[in-house]
Amino acid sequence: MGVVLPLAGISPRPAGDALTRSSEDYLKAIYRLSSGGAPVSTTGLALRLELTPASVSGMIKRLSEQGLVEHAPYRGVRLTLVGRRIALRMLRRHRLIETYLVALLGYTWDTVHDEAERLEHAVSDGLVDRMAAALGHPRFDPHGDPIPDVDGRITDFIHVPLSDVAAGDTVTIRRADTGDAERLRYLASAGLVPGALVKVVDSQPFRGPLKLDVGGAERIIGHELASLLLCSRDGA
Amino acid sequence: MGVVLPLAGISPRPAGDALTRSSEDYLKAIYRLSSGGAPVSTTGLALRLELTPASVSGMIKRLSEQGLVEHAPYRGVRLTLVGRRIALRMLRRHRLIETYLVALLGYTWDTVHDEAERLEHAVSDGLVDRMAAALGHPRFDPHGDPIPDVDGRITDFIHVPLSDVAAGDTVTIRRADTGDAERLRYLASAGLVPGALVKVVDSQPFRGPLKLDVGGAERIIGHELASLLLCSRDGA
DNA sequence: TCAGAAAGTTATGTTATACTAATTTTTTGT
DNA sequence: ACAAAAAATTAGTATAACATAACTTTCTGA
Repeated sequence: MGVVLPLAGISPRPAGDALTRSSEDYLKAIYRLSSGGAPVSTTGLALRLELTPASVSGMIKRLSEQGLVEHAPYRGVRLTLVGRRIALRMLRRHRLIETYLVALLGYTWDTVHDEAERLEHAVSDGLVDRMAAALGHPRFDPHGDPIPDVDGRITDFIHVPLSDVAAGDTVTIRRADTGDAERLRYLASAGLVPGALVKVVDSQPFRGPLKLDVGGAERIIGHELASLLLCSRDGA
Repeated sequence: MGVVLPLAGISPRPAGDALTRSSEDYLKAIYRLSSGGAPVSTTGLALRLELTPASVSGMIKRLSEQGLVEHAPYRGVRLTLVGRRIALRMLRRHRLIETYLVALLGYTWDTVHDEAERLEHAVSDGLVDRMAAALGHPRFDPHGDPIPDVDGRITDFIHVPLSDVAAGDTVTIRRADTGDAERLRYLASAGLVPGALVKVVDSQPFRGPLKLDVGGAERIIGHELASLLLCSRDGA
């Protein structure tokens, strides 16, 4: 047998200070669930990650010991500065990958989420930078979500869920806040994509349906979908 | 708190019949070490994967139970048909990713290996196909290694290590059989890349150095590097 | 041929991450 | 205010994939 040169190692336990895939997913999920720095509940995280609350409790303890989250038992978690930095890096990766796949590899906005979800743990910072450069450093992804820059700065606007817009008002859709392929496909088929101008013709109470005018066409959508569509009032 | 939609799950134990990263790495390594279908030794695998032989023994048992390898204790492993199919899929992914990174994202041949090593476990078959299409279905990667097609067909030529070429002979370099960045960088700096025409001026015995003529320039390289350069005799 | 070396395997332990079941703490509705 | 419900945690179990140490099998060379 000839000389066998070792390849780059496989490591189930990441070496040194590197994070596991799970940790990265937790941090990203905590960031996404924590609007305005409010603590995130164990159950909320468990639902988002499709894990049991018990598993989440266990992981939170580990993340806390690593200094990535602050945990007050029975009161939820919030990210530390280090944890937030990592979460924003993951968010940048995810959104840049989605943008890259749509812009340069022919993906549609409803199919990129799962692919990005796996790739975001595998790409290096260098590759992310090259993708960003190839795209001209975009600031928004195909769903309208803002892409954090290399330093974790994120330009976030205050958007209103379409479900909160009063009947008679006209708004521009800015973001579709889900990665679910079926919902995204349905929204796109109804013309409800970022940039679309929408007039709320009628809005029923108690999480009832909305009647919309989308570029002249009338559409009826449920409250759940409407709550995912984040809009701005300041014209197109 | 609003409605929390679940995201795509994180799974340390891959669901259903999916393989773990480690399994994929083992299968790929077994394929690469098993020239001509010869069984691969535990120690050879352990060296290649930078693991202890004991760990490799354990994993071989698991792969064997999954029907991916055949294992005769103390006599090495070989891939089953299913195992080989997976190994070839990993090889296709790895080499296409390398080609993509070099062709479309500005990477150099010495820097792509590690990136591809991580990405190959994260990309879907669909993404690999899109990358292949974007590249015009290339048949060789930047190191000259053949890229298996979707059905696992691989066009492999019989190449001679430069270290086995007799003094006085002229050959064309076809492949550089390593992923090691420093070696690849050195080889490139000496003009020893796939396609280069090289005359072996002198070759010392006992794994001694070789004196080469590379496009008019004289180069001396050691036996180890020469053994990594696979060549063909049939002109450019 | 047979003893020592080399190769391979088994036994056992560790870590990360998940699970279920049981328990504790907090919230809520009357 | 307090019991029931909800939320969170702890305890105990499992699995994948690694490690070290000890043991077994195979190879090799005088």
